[in-house]
Amino acid sequence: MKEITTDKRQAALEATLSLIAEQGFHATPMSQIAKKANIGVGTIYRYFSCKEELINELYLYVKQRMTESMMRNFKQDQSVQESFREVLKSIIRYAIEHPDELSFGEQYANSPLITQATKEHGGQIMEPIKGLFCRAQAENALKDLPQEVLLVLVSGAVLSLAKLYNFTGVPLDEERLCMETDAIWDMIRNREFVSSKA
Amino acid sequence: MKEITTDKRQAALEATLSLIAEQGFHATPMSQIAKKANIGVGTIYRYFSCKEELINELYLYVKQRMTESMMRNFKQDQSVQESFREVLKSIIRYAIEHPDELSFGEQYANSPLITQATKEHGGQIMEPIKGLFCRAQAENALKDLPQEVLLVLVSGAVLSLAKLYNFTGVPLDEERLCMETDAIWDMIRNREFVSSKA
Amino acid sequence: MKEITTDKRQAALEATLSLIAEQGFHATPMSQIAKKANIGVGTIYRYFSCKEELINELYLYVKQRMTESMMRNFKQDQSVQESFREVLKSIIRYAIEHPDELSFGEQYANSPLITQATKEHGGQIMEPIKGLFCRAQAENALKDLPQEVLLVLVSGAVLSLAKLYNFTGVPLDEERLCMETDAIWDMIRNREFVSSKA
Amino acid sequence: MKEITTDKRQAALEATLSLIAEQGFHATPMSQIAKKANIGVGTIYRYFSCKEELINELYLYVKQRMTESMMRNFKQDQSVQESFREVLKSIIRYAIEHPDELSFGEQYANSPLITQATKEHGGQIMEPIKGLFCRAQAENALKDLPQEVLLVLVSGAVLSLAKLYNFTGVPLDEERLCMETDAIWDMIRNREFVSSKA
DNA sequence: CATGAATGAGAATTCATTCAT
DNA sequence: CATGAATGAATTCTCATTCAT
Repeated sequence: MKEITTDKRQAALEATLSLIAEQGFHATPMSQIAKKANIGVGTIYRYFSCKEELINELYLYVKQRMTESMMRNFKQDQSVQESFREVLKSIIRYAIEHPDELSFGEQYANSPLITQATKEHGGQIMEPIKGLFCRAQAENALKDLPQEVLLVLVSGAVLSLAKLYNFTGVPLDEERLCMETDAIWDMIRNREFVSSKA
Repeated sequence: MKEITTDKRQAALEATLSLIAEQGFHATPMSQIAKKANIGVGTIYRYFSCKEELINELYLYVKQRMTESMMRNFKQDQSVQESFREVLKSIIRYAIEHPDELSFGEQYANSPLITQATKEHGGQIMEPIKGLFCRAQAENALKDLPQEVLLVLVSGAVLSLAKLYNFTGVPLDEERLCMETDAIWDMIRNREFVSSKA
Repeated sequence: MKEITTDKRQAALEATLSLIAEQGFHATPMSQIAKKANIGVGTIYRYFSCKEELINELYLYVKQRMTESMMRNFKQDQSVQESFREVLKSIIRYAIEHPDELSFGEQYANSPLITQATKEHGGQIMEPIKGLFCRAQAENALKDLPQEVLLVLVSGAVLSLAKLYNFTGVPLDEERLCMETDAIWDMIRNREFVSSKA
Repeated sequence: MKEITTDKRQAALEATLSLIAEQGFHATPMSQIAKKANIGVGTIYRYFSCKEELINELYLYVKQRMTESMMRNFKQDQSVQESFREVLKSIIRYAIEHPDELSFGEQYANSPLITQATKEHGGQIMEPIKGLFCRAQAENALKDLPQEVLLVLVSGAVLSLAKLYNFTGVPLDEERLCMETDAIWDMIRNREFVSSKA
């Protein structure tokens, strides 16, 4: 009758996310997760075979939510540079609105706890950007470096920046944000290429 | 004979570094560290009061080594851009030669295990760059963004790149490395400023 | 339609028997029993108040089936020795045809899990033999030892033999089986008494 | 200095034996074993990798003690029948003096908890009797049945009898014990063979 | 009646830390 | 100083049992 117990699986994931983000995986007992999720310890094991599976599933869950969010703010009718800027902005915004997910991602993207299988299944958060990069390369707008290098440079910079926002608590200033995303754009754009904006 | 104690302390740190880099902190028992360091478990406790202190000390130890390494390849008689490029290159080289330290740094820089006190005491790896940034700002070579933003953008990009090198195992190619560091430079340099090199 | 409930009860008992015989009581979860019996876990609790009651009821169930089987091959018109031999043979045959029951009996006859009450209610498997023993004693055919001692010697020997058959998988050979049962008979028969057969 | 902590391993085995004999393996938590043995829970794990290994080692420990005891009361300068009787008597006496070991043996000799490897390594308790059987067969004193059958008949009967003694608490009566062992001897002896005693 | 999702008490096991040698 | 056997608190995970559907 009531939807209170909507989804125990999701409750477990959310509880794990927030607890792990601030305490770390191993400092977070299953009992604490259960309590925070308002479910029994045993219930967690109905949805995840063990604690490691729980965190791997959480990894996928977070990845998917980030990616979905990025896709939403994606418009096709803009110049490459503008699209790029919008994507970065939405990453920043998302990270600020979901600091736990960023923190979780930073700590566990390179952790031995996340299996190779999970990483591969999850793909890169930056996946949606790839299409944009192809378009940009077709327009000869990018530097002559392998796409994966460009991707890594951009994601490193933008996530780093997002972390800074979260850490310092500086409120978003649209103008400054533009400068920052443009800076990142400068990193990968072909110097000879005259951007439509510049 | 006097150096023996230092040796044991360092042996513990090194053993911890390599084990933690591949297994994670909590999957690495003190007994395993002791075995790898060829010392007794109890001996570790003569140098570190507990496991947490051990990892915090390791954090400082790694930070210091990275910073020292960066300082070594630092020449004052170069243009800002060239100095910058050299610094980035030495970071990359160092990371490739010491993958464990990079992996450790990535995983624990944001971990709740590293106390705030340690982070502050340790300062930023990028500390030596700050002087360079001041010089560059005096020359009006940098974008008009807060220094900490520029720092964060650069460190995010370069560490990300280093990780890529480690992960793919691509051998260093001096020419490509230059393109990459220049790209990072483009991110922070003032567009209007005509670099001495360009 | 009326028999359905009996069916579920029996299905639970049979599933328990086969699972416990090979895994042991505590390595056999109720959920596994339910699955094997093709009923719900909760259903088991409609027939047995708890797991311990289940195994105690199983004990009685098995005992009864063994006893019934022994009674079937019982003819009154034979000499004591021949009757005795027939009884032992039918025990052996039964054990070979129902290895799970033998295995179960062996493991739980002495287990603290089977309550004293159950053991008493169940009586001895050898119960039907008792009448035979009385007849034999009346004929002065048995050794001058307490009946319970004779009973214990016979049951120990015959069950041990049955286990050997089950374990080695040797097929039944009527002639050898006669020699074996006669050996057991020799154990309890009065040496001075001249058997009708010999 | 003090021998109080003589042997923690043995203390664990003895504690396990007495607890398991009366409660069963799964009703006996490691914590209870540790308490009874006056050692820490963790200490048990220094000597046994897991609870299953503990019980398997206990099985071997008990087997060895039983066998050793049987060997002690073994004199070569007796007739086959007398030797046989002495062996059986010493089994009975041992079982009465060590009811826990008998109870343990009965419950776990056929348990899935005892691995095949352990059973094989442990050999049969009756092993020492085998030599005696060979001697007896050479003298044509035994029935024409496979040795393993004779062995199984004897061990089944004698252990069953020992259990009866333990259960009823009847004190040992030398004369009755002789009648009982002779009865068992009658089971395997060649009827045609004129025993040296009879 | 039948079901099986949910529960949490309880068990096995690990591992940081101590301390007698 | 160095050691590692001993310890037990803490954690993960299982599973008998309940109860809403």
